[in-house]
This record gives sequence, C-alpha cells and structure tokens, in this order.
Amino acid sequence: MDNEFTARRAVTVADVARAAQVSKAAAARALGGYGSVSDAVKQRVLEAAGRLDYRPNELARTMATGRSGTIGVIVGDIENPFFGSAVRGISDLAAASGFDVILSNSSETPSAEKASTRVFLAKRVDGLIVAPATMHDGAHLADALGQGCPLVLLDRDVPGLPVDVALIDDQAAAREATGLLIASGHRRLAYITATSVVDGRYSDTGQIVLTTVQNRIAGFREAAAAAGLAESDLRIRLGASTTAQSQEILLELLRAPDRPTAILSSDSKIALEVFRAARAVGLAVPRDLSLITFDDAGWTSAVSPTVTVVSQPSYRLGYAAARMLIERIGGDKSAPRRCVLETALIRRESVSPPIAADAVEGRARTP
Amino acid sequence: MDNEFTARRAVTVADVARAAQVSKAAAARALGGYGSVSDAVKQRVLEAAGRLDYRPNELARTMATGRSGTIGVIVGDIENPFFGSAVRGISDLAAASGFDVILSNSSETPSAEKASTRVFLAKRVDGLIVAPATMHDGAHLADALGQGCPLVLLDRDVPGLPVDVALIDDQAAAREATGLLIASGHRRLAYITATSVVDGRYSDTGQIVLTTVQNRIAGFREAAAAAGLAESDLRIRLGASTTAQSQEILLELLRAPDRPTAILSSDSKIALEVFRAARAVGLAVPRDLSLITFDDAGWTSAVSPTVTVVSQPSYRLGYAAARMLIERIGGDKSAPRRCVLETALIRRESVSPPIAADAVEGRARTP
DNA sequence: TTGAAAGCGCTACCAC
DNA sequence: GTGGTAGCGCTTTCAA
Repeated sequence: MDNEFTARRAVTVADVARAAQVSKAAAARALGGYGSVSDAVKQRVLEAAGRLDYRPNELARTMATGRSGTIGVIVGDIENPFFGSAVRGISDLAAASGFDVILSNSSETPSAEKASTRVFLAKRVDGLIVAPATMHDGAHLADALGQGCPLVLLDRDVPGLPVDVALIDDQAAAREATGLLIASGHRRLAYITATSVVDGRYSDTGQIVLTTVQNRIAGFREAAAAAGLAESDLRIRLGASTTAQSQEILLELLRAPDRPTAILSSDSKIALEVFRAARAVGLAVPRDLSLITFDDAGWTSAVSPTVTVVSQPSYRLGYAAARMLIERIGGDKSAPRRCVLETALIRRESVSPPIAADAVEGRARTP
Repeated sequence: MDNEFTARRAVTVADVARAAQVSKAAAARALGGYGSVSDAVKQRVLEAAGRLDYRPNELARTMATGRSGTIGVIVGDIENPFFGSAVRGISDLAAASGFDVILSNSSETPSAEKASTRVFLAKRVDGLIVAPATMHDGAHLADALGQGCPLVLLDRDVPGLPVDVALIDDQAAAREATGLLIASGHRRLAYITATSVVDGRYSDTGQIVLTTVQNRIAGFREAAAAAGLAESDLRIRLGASTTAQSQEILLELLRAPDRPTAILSSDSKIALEVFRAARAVGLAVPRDLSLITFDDAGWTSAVSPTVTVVSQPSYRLGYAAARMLIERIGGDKSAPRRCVLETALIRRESVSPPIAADAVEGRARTP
C-alpha cells in the first residue's frame, strides 16, 4: 500500500544537505535565501531539494525567527457582507505584502473574541486586526499590545485603547441620512439597529456596546434636534438581530397610530425586515413609509423600489487597516492613528415625502 | 517607557518551573495537562504560571507533537453568502471539537488556490477543506494527500481524487427547478451561470471547470429533453461573473425576438442582475419573465415579487465537511465517502405561466 | 564561503 | 511521581 497517496516522512534541510553533500547550514542558507552561498553549492542544493520534493516547514522557521508572516483577523460575523468585503481588502494587501491571513469569527461575542485572541497570540501572529464585539472590555486587546503584538481596530473603536483604528464617521453619516428624511418632510422617525441589549427599547447609552451604534444614534438625534423635532417624535430600537426580533420591533412600531413615516436602518438585513414588515401591515415603500439603510448591499439597487443607502467603503476600510498594521509590524512606533473613511449617501427610490394624512402635523408646522 | 504596553520577553515553561521550584518536565506536564503530576506540584506550577502570566507557545507545541489543532479552509469567494455560511458551519463544529480554523480566499483562481494550499501545508494544518476552483487540476490536492494531510472537498468535486466530498445533487436540483418552469408552461428557457470561460456562449463542456456547473447544466437539459423541448429552445450562458458581463448576456437574451420566458439563475447575484436587466428592457417579473435562482439569499423572500429558489444547505454542507475531516484526522482510513445533502425548491412568486403572446407556440404544442 | 553547534519552547521517553 | 535529556526543523552566531 505504498502508493502515491501514502504519507511519507517529510524531507528536511538535513535530508537535502546530505543529498547535496553539503553541510546543513549551507543547505539552509541556499534554501532560505539568506547568508552567503556559492553558486555551485546553491545549484546542488536546489537540485537536490527539487529531486527530494523538499517543502520548508514554516512552523520551524517561525520558531527560529519569531516572525510568522501571518496576520490574524477577528470579525463579528463573516456572513455579513460588510465584513466579507473588509476581509477581502485585508487579504489583498496582506497577500501583496507577503503575509498570510488567518480569520476567526467572534459571533459578536466578547468571550469568543477573547478566545480567538488567545489562540492567535499563541500561534504567534505578527499582528492582529479586530472588529471588537464590545467597547467595554479591551483587556485582551491591551494584553496583545502588552506582548508586543501590533493591533489595529476595524470599524469599531475601543475608547482608551491606544491603537490605530480604521473606521467611518458614523455620526456624520447618520446625521446626513436623517437630514434627508427630514428634508423630505418626515418628522416621526425611527432608527433600528441590531446591537444586543437587555431591553430592545432605547433607554440609556449604557446598554450599547458598539461605538458605531452609539455614534449613529447620536447623529440621528442630532439631526432631529437641529430640525426642531421633539424627542417624542423619535423611535430608537435596539436588538433587531434576528428576523423574529426585527419583526416584533417593526410590527409594533408600524401598527401604532402614531407610527413613524420613515425608518433609518443600521444594516441591510434589517432593511429587508422593514420590507417584510411593511408588506405585512399593508404599507408600501416609499408611498407610506420611507427607508434609508446603512450598507449598499447588492439587492438594494436591483429590486423595486431601489433603496437609498449609506454606502460604506468596507473594502477600503479593510485595506487601510491592513496598511497600518503592516507598517506597525515593520517597526513604526509613531502615535496611534485614526483613519476615517468617507461614506456616501446614495439617493434612490425608497424615500419620498409622507402622504398628507401622515404628514398633517408636520405640514402645520412648516406652512 | 516601560509601561504596560511595552513588549517583554515571553515567559516559558522553564521560567515557570524555576519560579515553582520544580523541574522543567514537571512544569510542562502540569501546564500541558499530560503525564502525571502530584497535586501539590500542580498547584505550585499553576500558581507560578498565573503569577508570571505564562502563555503557552502553540507553535512550539505543534513542532513537538506534529499536531497543530488547526484546519485550513480554502473557498472561492468569502463574500459569497453561500461560502460565508458554509464556513460558519465548519467553524462551529471545529470549535466544538477543539480545532481552530484558518481561512483563505482563492478568488476562484487555481494558482491562488495552489499557493494557499502550499502555505497551509507549510503551517502544518491537521487537515484541509477546499472548494476547488477547477475540476481539472488537482495536483496540489493529491499532493496534500500524499503528505498525509487529510482533505475534504466542499461543494465541488474533482473527479479522480480519492477523497471525501460534501456536496448537493446539483443535477437533480436543476432538473427539478427546470421542471417547475416547464410545468408552468414555459418552453423557451435560459440557464445563466457565473463560471469563467473563454466564450460566454455555451458550446462544449470542455470549457466548464466546475462540477457544479456541469451538473446543473446537465439537469437543465435533462428536464428540457424529458419534456420534449428542442435544444434550440434552450439558452445556456456562461461567464456571468460581473455585473457588466451579466448585463451584456441578459440584455442580448431578453431583447431577442424569441427571448426566453423563464430563467434559471445559478446564484443570487445573477438573479439580481436579472431583475435589473428585466427592468431595463421593460419586462415585469413574473408577468413577462419567470425566474428561479439557486441560493436562498435573504432578499429573495423579502422583496416584491419574492423569488422562487433552490435552497442549498450551505451551513450543513460546511458542518458535514468538517465532520468527515475531523474523523479522518482522528485516524479514519475507510474508503472515501460522498456526503450528498438535500436541496429544497421553495416556491414563491417569481414563477407564473407565460402570457399568451409569448406562449403561443408552446400552447399549440400542448393543446 | 563554509561548517559546527547553539538555540527557539515544547513534548516525550526513560531512568530513578 | 519526578527529573534529565533528546529531539521537532529551522535560523543564526561564530570560527575556521
């Protein structure tokens, strides 16, 4: 049974050296491309390596050098297209710079994120890119830093952690989107987001674990305040993580007599749920309900009506994070940087003025 | 500047042993949880480890044991929700079984896939799960096998490679979906897929590099043949990988006088393009054009019209692949297995009978 | 340029 | 149960 699919002992530098009749050190130098080797020896070694089908053991190399040529990435949910695209941005630059990427999913769970951090550190990654699941616990991240492992935060910030971050200006983006809704004549507005909380009702900021969510809500309220809307005109709902949760929240909202006439949704999955809920209660978008969502998902520009979105540069965010990290790995010791990328409000068909019955109050105020 | 964020030399078993006043071997046993150690020593060692903040070096462990506790996964496109979900299936079982997952994106490119395979082997992964970018070149995969690295194929097969595979019955799925179209009265049918080819026109099977595509086309033609449709009623188009390519293909198809009245799309991204193209030429779904797509993407059940889909058990596919791989890693030497998972045809609103003008020929044939 | 030998941090085997 | 010690495969001084 010694066919071509049977395992055989791996061939090492020592084997190659013996076959090429040179010392182990010489063979290692020729194979590793460092130090100085005569052309003659190099020839012999390379020939022998080819003949024996030698494959370097990256692990042994890492142990000896301390560098693994690998960067670890931890995101909340790889199924989320936002992260999928960010990861591709990271991978592309990493590959071009000679780094491998190893990826882990935290499922937006701080404990899983901690475990992954530990594993990556144990595997001696050269650096870490993390989209932290919470802004409240950065101990494991500070820890990585403490061990001398460069770290860059992606999309979300952890206040107090002195590291590079690549993110967007969520507050400004939400403010602009909300402004568009208000400019279209809406005054009863809702903001729906997926962050996990004790109680879906927005009560105090203490519940929020993500800086992105915090900032978007701030932008939402800021725009409302600037337009003179009352707090009571605003519906802020957290906890729309699953279809069931989203429907519960949305149906309650849309069935109320003073239902919102416009919704700002924090991701495209929730926007989908808005369509579903609107259909369930017999509301048409945008005639009865206007909608803007974060994330320029593919379907938003293909379906009817096409949906107005806040487009986030996810690929470039990943790319920027990788760029900063690789600079740090290269020895850059400068002060932590914030790389803030631009979003774009793409106007499509899902926003229109509220119909008379719904807007009556609003009209009275703006004659 | 010796603050908490400054790198310090990593603490090793030797350090812990010294601090606990025991031998290196004893400390290693206590820390590694193998061999036998007295409770007293164990206590002391663990205490010292905690005090010194000892972290095991996974790399050194791997070198010594030969096992890395890591499985490598290579998929074509992590942004594709199908793979995203499959990867989660893999990760979930892997984590539960004590394995880490490292992921790589081949961008559907055989050369990138080869490079990733090499890297993973060099990193000494315990096993590999690959969604091969081509069925025509499995040398690097046979190679992995040859080195004794267990391998499981995901979603796509490589004929001739004696390995476990986890996939769906693409041919049956396509046959069933096509059957539904035909049963609804359609007779001019198109199948659109994203595989890369020299020429977008379907000419011969030699162009096709993916078994999935091959099998789906076979099922499509099979159903058509069974219903007595002529080859000339069928439009098979390959190469719809980008928006531009898809639009070119679709617009040409839909503007033709004998345009298809129903389309079977091989993934949800293409289905989106169908909506876009239909809108561009003024065709309404499903009144003027029926549509079924592979992939039960979230948006397909939320937009109007909801779309009829072939739902693939992507999560379970990943889970099954991981299960087989872990069994192999555990030493299972039995013959290669094929794990074929069920698809489901979910009927929604995007399929209806063709309108009279389009169906005239068809009606004449089936009075 | 070349070779011998000392690690990298851990496991595993073997006496005691 | 415990301690010594020989590797795992590679890099990296350091003499020659």
